[in-house]
Amino acid sequence: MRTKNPTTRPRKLPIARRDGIAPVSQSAEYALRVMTCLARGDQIARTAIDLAAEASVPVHYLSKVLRRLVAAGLLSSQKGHGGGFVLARPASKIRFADILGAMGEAPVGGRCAFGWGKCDAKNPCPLHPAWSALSDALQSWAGDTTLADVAAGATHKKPRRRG
Amino acid sequence: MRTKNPTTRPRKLPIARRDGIAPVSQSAEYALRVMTCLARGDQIARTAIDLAAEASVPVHYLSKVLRRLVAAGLLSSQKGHGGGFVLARPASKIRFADILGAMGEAPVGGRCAFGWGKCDAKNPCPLHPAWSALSDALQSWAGDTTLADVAAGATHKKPRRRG
DNA sequence: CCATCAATAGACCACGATGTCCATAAACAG
DNA sequence: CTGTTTATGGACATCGTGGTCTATTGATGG
Repeated sequence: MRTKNPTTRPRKLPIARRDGIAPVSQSAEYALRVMTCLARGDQIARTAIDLAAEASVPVHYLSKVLRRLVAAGLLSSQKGHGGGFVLARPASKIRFADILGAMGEAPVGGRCAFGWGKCDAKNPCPLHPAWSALSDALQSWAGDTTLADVAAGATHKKPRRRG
Repeated sequence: MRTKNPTTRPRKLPIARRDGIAPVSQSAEYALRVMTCLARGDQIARTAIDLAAEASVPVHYLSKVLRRLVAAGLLSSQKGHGGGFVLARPASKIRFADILGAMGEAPVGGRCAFGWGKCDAKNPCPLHPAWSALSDALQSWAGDTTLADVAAGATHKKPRRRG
């Protein structure tokens, strides 16, 4: 039964704050970490506890993240003894954009950085050229990078060129 | 005359949420907008109300943003009749990175995206190659783009509907 | 069947970011 | 000097994100 402590008091929550220009949310970063872990290992199921340790993510919070990744069809899960999480498809078929999308980070679409309703090359807001340079870079990064890239890299990676 | 209403008002706060991959915080985006407005105009002082309208930013919140920009030495301010805000130095000398820095967005420093304490080319985390590609792009964007760029941009091509 | 393991679900909380509002200080016009 | 105009400063409110915790469901092994 839930003890429901009415005097919930002494919690120290060292919430991870954004300490710089962060292209993605904390949750999305956690998702990238854990997907990377899974891509680097064999295809055996890894438990949430195991993954949390490797990716340095709070266990209970990670389980929420994992749930979303399962719901998005990027992971499959198995309960019970010997269960855990596995990639739902080959690492080369999972783009960073898919992972970010699963975490609710839309693909940076056409939103105008200047606050105009719409803004395009024909009728650009003052920030348009500078901003689209940035968002193009972000978008192609997320769209072109796959888990296979990070799985291969890390220890001794090849200078992999995307384009 | 309004006197400090003690009862909790049912205020509608349509807080702007991140609706996608957002490289900078909302405040920082506001700062970029307003600095762009100032760079595009003449060097005459603009009031906060004026700027808020042009940049589509809540007035009272904008004044906080402006304060931070003044404190950072990017703007100078003048009180009283005819007062307002002006760029503290030429637009070509104000980089986006300066503006983001003033809003507390550190230059995306060496923080490891995988949660490792330290992580560099010598001892890279699994995400390092992919992540540094992204943060390099961000950093050079912020470091290379100046207000002169956006001022020159869509300026004299005033979006005027021809008749 | 029962114990155990592990995912699923969601209530709850803390805190920072965003946003509103009011009071005060400075500069100027009359 | 008085009043208006403007920036400055800070007290609040609200919401989403990050994080903790407990209970439940499903699978496996004995």
